[in-house]
Amino acid sequence: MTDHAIKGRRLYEDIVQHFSSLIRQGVLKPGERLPSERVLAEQLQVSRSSVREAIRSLELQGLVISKRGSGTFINTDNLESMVALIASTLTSGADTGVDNLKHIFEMRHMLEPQIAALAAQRANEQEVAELESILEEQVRQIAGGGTGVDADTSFHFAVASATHNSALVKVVSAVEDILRRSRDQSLQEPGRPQRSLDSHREILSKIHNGDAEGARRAMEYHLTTVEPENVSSYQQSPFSHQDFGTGNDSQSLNGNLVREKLLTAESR
Amino acid sequence: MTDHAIKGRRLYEDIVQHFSSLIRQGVLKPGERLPSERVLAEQLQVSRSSVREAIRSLELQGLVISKRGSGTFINTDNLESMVALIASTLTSGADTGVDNLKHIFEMRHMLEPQIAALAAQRANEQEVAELESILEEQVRQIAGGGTGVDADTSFHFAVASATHNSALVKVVSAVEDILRRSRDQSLQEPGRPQRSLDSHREILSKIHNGDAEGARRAMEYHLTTVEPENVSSYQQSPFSHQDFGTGNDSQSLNGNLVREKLLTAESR
DNA sequence: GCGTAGAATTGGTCTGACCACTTTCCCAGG
DNA sequence: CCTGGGAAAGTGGTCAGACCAATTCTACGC
Repeated sequence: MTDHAIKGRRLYEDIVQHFSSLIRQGVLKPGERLPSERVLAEQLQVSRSSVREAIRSLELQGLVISKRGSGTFINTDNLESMVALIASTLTSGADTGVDNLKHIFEMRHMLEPQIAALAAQRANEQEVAELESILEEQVRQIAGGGTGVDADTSFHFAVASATHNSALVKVVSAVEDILRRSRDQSLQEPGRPQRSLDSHREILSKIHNGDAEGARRAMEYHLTTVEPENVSSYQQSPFSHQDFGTGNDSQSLNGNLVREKLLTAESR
Repeated sequence: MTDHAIKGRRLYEDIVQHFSSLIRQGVLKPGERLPSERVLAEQLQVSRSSVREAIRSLELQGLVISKRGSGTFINTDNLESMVALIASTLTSGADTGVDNLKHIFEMRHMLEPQIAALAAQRANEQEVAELESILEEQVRQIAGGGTGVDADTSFHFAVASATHNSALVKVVSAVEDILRRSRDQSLQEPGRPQRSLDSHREILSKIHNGDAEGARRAMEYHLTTVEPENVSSYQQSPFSHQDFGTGNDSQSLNGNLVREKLLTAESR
C-alpha cells in the first residue's frame, strides 16, 4: 500500500496510540478501570475534550467502554461493537448499492464452507449442543409462523465460533449482520424456512461427526440454495446494525427536538 | 422524571446515524463539503462538542474526512482509514497475542487462494499490467538487498483488487496490513525473498492465462511455503500500522512521560 | 492583469460549568 | 452490633464561549 504521508497529527491521536499500545501490551488489563477523564486530562497535560475524543476513538475500536456515572473500562471483549464497526466499514465506500451486497455474498461463499469444515474438526461437545439448541429454536420460530431469521443468523455465528478463531468470528458476524435483512426477505418465500432448517441439520450432522469435507459441502449447498438467484431484487438496506449499545428511542431534554430534526423515517 | 425509556443512547450517536443514513442514501455525495461544525451545531440544536464527536466517529468509519482550515468532506473513498479500522478491530479483543496471529494466518489461507482464482477470471489487462509492474518493483527491492515486503504486500492487495469485489479488498488489505511485520521477519530468512518472488510470478502467470484453478493452487503453494512453520516464534504485537497517522511517539510531546505518570496513577 | 497581504472561515484545543447517572459512605433506626 | 436508606462525591455526557492554527477568500496595490 502507499506510504502514509505525514499529515497534520491531531492531539487525540497521540493519546489513542498511547492507550492502544498499553492495552495491547497487556499493561492495562481487561476489566480494569481507567482514571477519570478529568484526571487523565491533568496527567496528560491536555484538555478534557482531547481526552474524550481519544476515548471515543478507543471505544469505537472496541478497546474500551465508557459508562456514564461509573467510568471507562478496558475492553471486556464486547463483540457487538466491533462487529458493528466492521459491518459498517464493509458496507461503506464507493459501492453502496446492489454491488455491495453481491460482494458480501461472494465473500460469504468463500468463507463459510471452509469455516464449516474447520468447525467439524474443532467443535467440542458444548458447541455442538449449542448448535442443536439453536436449531430447536429455529423449529419453534418456524412453527410459530416466523421465518427463523434470528435463529438462522445465530446458527452461522455459532458455526464460526466453533472454529475457535476469533478473527473469523468477527468477519462472519459482520457479514451475517449485513445480510440479515436480505435473508429475511429470502426466507419470506414459502418453503424456504423449512429448507434452510433442513440444510442446517445436515451441516450440524456433519460437524457432529467430525466430517470436515461433508460439512464443507453441506454448507456450500446450503448457501447455494438459500441464496437468492437474483441479488439485485433485494433491498439495499446496507446499514443494519445498532450502533454500539442497542440504544433506542426517547431522549429527554432536547432529545426529541434533535430527533425530529435528525431522523426522517427510522422505525423502531 | 416523567418520560422514560431513556436508553444509554448518546447524543452524538443520533447525529452519526443521521449522517450515515444521508451519506449511504446518496443524499450527500462524495467530495461534497459539510456545513461547518458551528453551523451544524446550531442547525441541530446541539453543542459543537457533540457535533465534533459525531464527526470523529464518522471519520473513523471512513465516511468523512476533516481538514483543518478547510472543512469536512464526504468520503472520497479513502480505503486506508477503513482498512486500518478493520485491522485494528481484528487484532483487538480477548486474544491479543500469538493466537491472534494464527487466526489471521488461517483466515488468509481461507481467502487468498480463492481470491486468486477469482482474479484469474476477472482481471483485465490493466490489472495484469499493474501486477507485472509490482513484480518488477519487487525485483528491484530484492536486488537492492531489501526483503521486498512492500512489494509483497502490494501484490496481494492488487490480486484482491482484481476480483472487483470491494469487500474482499478491504478484508484482505486489513489482513495483509496486520501480517506485514511478521512477513518482514519471515522474509529475513535467506532465500525466502527470491522464493516469494518466484511464486508470485507463478500466480501472475496463471491469472494472466485466466487459469482459475491454477491460480488457486499457486496461491495456496505460495502461502504454504512463505508462511512460517512456527507462528509462535513471531513477534507478538501484531499491530503494525499507523492508526490514522504515523505513529512514532518519539516526537510527540509527552509520550514517555505520560506513561510514567499513568502507571503511577494506577496504584490506588 | 496579477500577486500578495490581510480578513474571514474552518477545524483543533482549552476552560469551566452543569446535568444525569453510579458508587460510596455515613448515620439513624432496627 | 447490623442494616437500610439517603445524601455526598465521583463519573461520563453535554453545553457554552474563547483562542489557536491552518486554509481560503478578498481586496488592495502594483
